[in-house]
Amino acid sequence: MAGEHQEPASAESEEIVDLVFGVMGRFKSHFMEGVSEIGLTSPQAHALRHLAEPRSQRELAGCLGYDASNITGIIDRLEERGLVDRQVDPADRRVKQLVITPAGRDALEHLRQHLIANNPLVENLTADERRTFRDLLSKLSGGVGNEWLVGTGGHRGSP
Amino acid sequence: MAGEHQEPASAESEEIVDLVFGVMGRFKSHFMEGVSEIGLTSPQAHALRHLAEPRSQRELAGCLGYDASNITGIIDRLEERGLVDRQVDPADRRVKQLVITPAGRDALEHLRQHLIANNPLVENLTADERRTFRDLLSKLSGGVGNEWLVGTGGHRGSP
DNA sequence: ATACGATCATTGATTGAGTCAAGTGAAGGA
DNA sequence: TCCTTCACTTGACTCAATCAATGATCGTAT
Repeated sequence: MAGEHQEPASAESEEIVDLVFGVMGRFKSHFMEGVSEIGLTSPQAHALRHLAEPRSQRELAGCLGYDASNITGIIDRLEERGLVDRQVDPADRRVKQLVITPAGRDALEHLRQHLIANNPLVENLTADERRTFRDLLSKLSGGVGNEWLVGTGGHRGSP
Repeated sequence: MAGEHQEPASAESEEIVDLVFGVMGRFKSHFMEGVSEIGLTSPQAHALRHLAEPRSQRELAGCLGYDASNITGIIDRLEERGLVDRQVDPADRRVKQLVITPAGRDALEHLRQHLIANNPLVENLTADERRTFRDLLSKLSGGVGNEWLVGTGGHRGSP
């Protein structure tokens, strides 16, 4: 123990974990605000967010890390609200292509604007800090064009 | 358009939002791994995490941003598994103090170890980057001893 | 061609979560 | 004492999430 600037890596790791929980909580609050404004639930909004370009239900399930059967219900509700269309793929009539409607795009854009507008994760940082933060996040995202998995977990902990 | 190093703040903000989704997804995956190992669901684990020290159900509801009635069920299930005890507060017999059991503390510790052990948010960074990341997170958490809200949202978008 | 196996979506059953409204029991002040 | 307030529970409801099973379709091998 020579100096005092060197901490055990695990202690710093633990601190980061705690902080991440806090920051995630804040961001989630902010996200839920925007989601409420467009009258959706969180999973519906996540689904919509992945439908900026058309995907099959199976692909969407992959992106979100959900069971495929779960997608049916979520898309049912998005379709009822007229935000998404199911279109039978002419090339393979088993698959339904999910296409966002103009109303859906409006909702998505509203959410996007809300997210970047009053974002507490950005407002509290200086320009320099923002750049640093972005670079760190980029590194953590494992590169650039990452496809974000969002829900890896469900109810059943131990069946 | 004089220089090229200056971007509109909104563009950078948007980029950060996208990156945050990605990083949050990764962390959530990591979290859910640990949660599965102790046989709980995500809300149960979040609840347990707040019970390192005793709290009343109402307080817990406040920490988690849940409706108070929601706590009843979650604690029911934690109590069934013997991870938490409900103890009537002698000072005010309306309130139930939630005390973690030894088994509950074991589970919590297991989760904690998992979180700091294989954490992808820490492993991919150099020591310097970790420090920077921690400082940024700390600033974003709005100070130090933050009580993290975790779930600000529920199902009902527009009632 | 045709029959078989694989794949996509849906359905049904079940559990958990989350909200609100209403109810019960205890505290506490007028 | 009475009335209000507060903590928790309950009930009714919707959504999410999993799994298992089904139906329709596709490809391929025979």
